[in-house]
Amino acid sequence: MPTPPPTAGEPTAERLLDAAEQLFAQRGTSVSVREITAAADANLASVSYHFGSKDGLLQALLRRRLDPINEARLALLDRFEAAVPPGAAVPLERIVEAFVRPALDPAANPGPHFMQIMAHLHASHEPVAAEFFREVFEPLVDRFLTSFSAALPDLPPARLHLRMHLLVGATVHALMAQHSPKCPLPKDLASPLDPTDVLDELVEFCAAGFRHG
Amino acid sequence: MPTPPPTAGEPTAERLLDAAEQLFAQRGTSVSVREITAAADANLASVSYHFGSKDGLLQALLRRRLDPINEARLALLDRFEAAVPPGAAVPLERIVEAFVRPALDPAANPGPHFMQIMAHLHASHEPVAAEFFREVFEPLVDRFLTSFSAALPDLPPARLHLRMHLLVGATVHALMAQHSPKCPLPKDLASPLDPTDVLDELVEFCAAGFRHG
DNA sequence: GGTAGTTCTAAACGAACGTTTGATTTGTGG
DNA sequence: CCACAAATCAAACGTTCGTTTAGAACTACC
Repeated sequence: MPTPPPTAGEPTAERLLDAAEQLFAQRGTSVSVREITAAADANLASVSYHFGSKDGLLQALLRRRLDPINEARLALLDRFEAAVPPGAAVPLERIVEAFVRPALDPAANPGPHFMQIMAHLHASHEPVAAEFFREVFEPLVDRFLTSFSAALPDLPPARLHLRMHLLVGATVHALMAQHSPKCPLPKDLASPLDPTDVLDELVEFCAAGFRHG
Repeated sequence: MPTPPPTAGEPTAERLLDAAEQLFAQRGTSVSVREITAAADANLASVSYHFGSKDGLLQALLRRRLDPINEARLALLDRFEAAVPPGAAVPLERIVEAFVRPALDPAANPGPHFMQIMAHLHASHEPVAAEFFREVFEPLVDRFLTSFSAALPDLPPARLHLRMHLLVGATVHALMAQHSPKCPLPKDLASPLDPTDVLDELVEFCAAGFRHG
């Protein structure tokens, strides 16, 4: 027996999640259920059976990766806030880091696939995305906005809010650009940055952007 | 006669481009040809007739808006470089502005629709997007990379390249967030920024990010 | 006023999609 | 060994999709 399925031993639901994550990242959420089940060595009907629908599979896939990341973001921000004297502001670099590191850190990283799906969904108009994003990210952004606001008390809320959007955009784009052949790169760029340098660049870039003016 | 089509008088090809731009922006490029032709008050076959295919319509739609924007970007960068003494570096704010203003400036702006399509395509995996983006943006990024490189001569190319990606990500996201109900906004944010303030914020944010370290 | 070329129209085509169905297999506790 | 539930399976369903087709309508020009 050569290799029965690509990922044998795991239960079917897990194999479907793994296969869908890889295929959605490579070719978008328009990949057919037939292709997913073929890659997972499962029956066509198994998606409906285990997740109710293709959307159900997508949501389960997202929550599997996103919940731990967002928990880590909040925990890291708590740690940084506990490390400064009461009433003092957390350095902007630390707030940005708390937001960025759990998504980029190779140590606890779900791999390059997941964030490509996030970027794809974020710019997409799938009906499932809007409600899902609100539900998952609303408490997170509220928490980070108050921290940023404490660190930049004189910045009008509308401007702070826009800068938070810029942080999200830069983060999503950085993650995607690292693993996507999309953008026109200089072809002779022989030494791409390792993930640690990318994280440093992103933190410093956005912290400087937040602090300007 | 109440209002024969939504946009009468224009030739069919233009009506198709207009309708497709609006629908693609609102609901993504998966909007059906049937819906586009219905909105343009045209026959189903008119897309194939005038543009060869749905992809042809999309590419024509993109070039109609993108070519003028990219020409304006290069012209603006030329102007800023001509305004400094020979050998001197252009301020980072001006390089960023040359990249950002033609896409955001309400004066010459194609409206909110187009940039949402760009964001959507950028994160999508449609086969048409990759080659199209390379073709359209390669000379542009080469030009801007040399300007940035002249302004930051000590920055390693890999880091400069990443920061350029962060600029693109922040720009795309800022444009999208302004006109999309996607992200979880604070609900009580009664006074959104006008486009001029958004452009200022984006320029200052990214210039500071480029300059850091 | 006919005629050639462009544009429009209604209808149909074949393919691909997500989901459902009903039977069959598998696994487990009595 | 049997019964019962969970899981898998092949097959089909109905819908929607982009594109094609053949002919009608319109335009401009000689």
